[in-house]
Amino acid sequence: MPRIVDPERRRAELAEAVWTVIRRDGLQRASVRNVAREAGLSMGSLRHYFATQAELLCFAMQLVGERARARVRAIEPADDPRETAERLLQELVPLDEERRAEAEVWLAFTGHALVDPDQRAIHQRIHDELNGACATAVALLADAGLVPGNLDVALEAARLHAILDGLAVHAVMRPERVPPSRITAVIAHHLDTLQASPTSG
Amino acid sequence: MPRIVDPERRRAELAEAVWTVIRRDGLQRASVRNVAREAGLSMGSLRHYFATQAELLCFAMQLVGERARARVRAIEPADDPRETAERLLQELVPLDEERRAEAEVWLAFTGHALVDPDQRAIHQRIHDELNGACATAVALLADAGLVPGNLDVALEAARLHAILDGLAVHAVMRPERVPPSRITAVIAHHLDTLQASPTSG
DNA sequence: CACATAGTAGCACAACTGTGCTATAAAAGC
DNA sequence: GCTTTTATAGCACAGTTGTGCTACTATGTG
Repeated sequence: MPRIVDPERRRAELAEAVWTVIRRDGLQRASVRNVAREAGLSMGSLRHYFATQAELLCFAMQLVGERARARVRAIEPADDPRETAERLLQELVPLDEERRAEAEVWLAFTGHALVDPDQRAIHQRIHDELNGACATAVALLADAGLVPGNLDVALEAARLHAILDGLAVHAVMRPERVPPSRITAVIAHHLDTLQASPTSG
Repeated sequence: MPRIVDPERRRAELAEAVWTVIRRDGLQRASVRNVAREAGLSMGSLRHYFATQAELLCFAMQLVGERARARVRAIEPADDPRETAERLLQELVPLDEERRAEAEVWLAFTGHALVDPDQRAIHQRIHDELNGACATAVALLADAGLVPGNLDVALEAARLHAILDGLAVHAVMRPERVPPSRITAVIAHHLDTLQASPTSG
């Protein structure tokens, strides 16, 4: 009995079932059978939407990027560039359950993307987008003159990006030691030091 | 025909076979069979050293920590505390093939440690050691008066730790964009800003 | 109504997995 | 020299996996 639903919406539902399985049992257990069961579907049904497991997993992986991208796009700039930059960065770290889910799934895929060319390509594209967002945040401060003029934007973007991804991993792996308040504190402190930094290079 | 070798050395060899398989084919493919084949051993033989697959993988995981720990212990303090701190931090990022191998394996395990209690425990212990090393590096500068006195050591350690782990992930996933020179540059720059940072707490 | 299509289900098969079990050869201990 | 231990090998079995394939059902189209 076909359910009349937008096929893309259905694919997203399946991808979310992948997320659920990954978060509960790990990427290793994200088999076609387990995902289908999680989604309340048969194997054959699932394969009507995704011809192969690789396709399913890649889609689930890309969904992480799309969700974050949508959040970033929805940001409304504040009067203060510093405030805008902070909001932007906070969308990219696991501060609530939604972002936490993304971070966990992303981390699981990252470990595997090392040896899977398709997943690696997706990973690199999103990595570059993330780096671009960091560069944007730095540029926001720079353009507002809140930061020394001789500052190396690319280098600062690399440092900021490392902080974001490092914080995400730490928040996921050690939630008691790195709670959301700690994440925001580190980011805020880092922006403080950026604004206060003297000439250095 | 038993080979007369130190059993612990043999276990380390098997663990390195695990590393090789993980780096080439991924953690998912680190089956007892594949690891045994990689080590040139039979399944039964391998299981003489590791009763279960879980034991094998946990040992391989802990070996990452031991290798890094040994390198850190072997550091000879320089005259300049800043130099010492920099050397310490550089032992914990993938600057050469050895550290790169550790980083890749560690990343693969990290993704899975989320859902495996035993692996998670190992991960958290090493995470805390790493954080301690970062705190040590910050304290080195602080004790030498190279850094403002009111600096929050724990917060700075968290930030530095995030940078190290973030850089490691980036170096592994995007080696062209984050080569060793970039890693050292970011670390050096970060220490520069630490030393130059004004009061901000 | 007839017919094509999209959605769902299930089977079959070959491949791979972890582990329990037994067997055998070499070394160590005495 | 005899025995115990260590190291190696291999088989068997039940379970899981990805995917090719067929079949059924409801919806849409003419």
